[in-house]
Amino acid sequence: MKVERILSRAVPGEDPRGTLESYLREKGLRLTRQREAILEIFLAHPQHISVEDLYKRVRKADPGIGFATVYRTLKLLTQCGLAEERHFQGGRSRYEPAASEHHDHCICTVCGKIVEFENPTIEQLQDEAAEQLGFELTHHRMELYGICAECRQRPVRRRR
Amino acid sequence: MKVERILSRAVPGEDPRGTLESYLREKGLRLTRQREAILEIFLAHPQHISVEDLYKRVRKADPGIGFATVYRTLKLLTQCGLAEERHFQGGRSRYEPAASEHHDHCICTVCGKIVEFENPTIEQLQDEAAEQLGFELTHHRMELYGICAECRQRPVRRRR
DNA sequence: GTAGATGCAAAAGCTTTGCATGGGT
DNA sequence: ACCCATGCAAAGCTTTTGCATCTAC
Repeated sequence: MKVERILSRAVPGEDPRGTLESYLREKGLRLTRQREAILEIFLAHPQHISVEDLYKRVRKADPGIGFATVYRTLKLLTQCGLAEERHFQGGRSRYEPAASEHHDHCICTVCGKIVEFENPTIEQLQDEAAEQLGFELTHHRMELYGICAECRQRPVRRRR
Repeated sequence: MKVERILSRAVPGEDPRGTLESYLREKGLRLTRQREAILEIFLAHPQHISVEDLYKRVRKADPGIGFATVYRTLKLLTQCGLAEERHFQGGRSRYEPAASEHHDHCICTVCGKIVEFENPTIEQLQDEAAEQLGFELTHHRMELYGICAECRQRPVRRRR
């Protein structure tokens, strides 16, 4: 089982910037200073950034950018396949760069750490389970919640 | 694998109403007309009711009840272990009667049907996966999304 | 030059909270 | 009688939308 993702998300032979540009051109949309900045900062961030967090970082780089633009651009990135929206416990949206491979999440309920993993055996069983229920599986969501090794050793830690 | 839950949620030898009463007494809280009504309607509903839907049903039975009371009572039911909060795709909260056994969900992306199931083999593998990541697993969430048999036969169907 | 994008603020959902009043115990 | 619970409305949060202005093409 592969337990942690490689942090660089670049799909070999395909660059995200190019993907965005093609998508924009195809749809008759425009590549703006703001979209470039948001994409860059979004990709630079390791994982699962919240909209608010991304907004703050983007603001630091370019103080003129508004909240609405960040939201609009994240929707755009989602549409062109560069970003994926997540809804972990708590309700507010987080986005992560679209991975070339599917993965699931393991989340520490103490410090909030999120580790990505994949497990083909489980995937296989999920397919089978869905089939038995009469479903043709399109996608799934699996989140494991627990306490990470660090937090078990050092119990008092603030939530990220 | 058990594929569908029994719709009656009564845990043998334990009645929900009694559980609520005990909890209220213990905490010095009160059993009101509204709480009785909300509990009853909540338990009568098969599964995964949204707050709004519950509110509407409760209103029909007792038009004086306010939205805030429904929210407050659902929190109360969650605290005393009678209800569980879910956040499926889309963001708004749904509640379901606390099951005596853990289960996961399989959701039709066309008609919105939700089927509950459990799969001990997957559970076991989840435990192992978390352990390999250094986590002590406390709980998890697994949702399978796909198209149910009905919807595959009869493609055009509105979302519930 | 034109259609799309932006920033701001207002609006829109969903959920929670404050407060005067009502009601269990 | 004492407090807790309620209903209403207002406030909180996150996300979306309207609109005048700006800008990439």
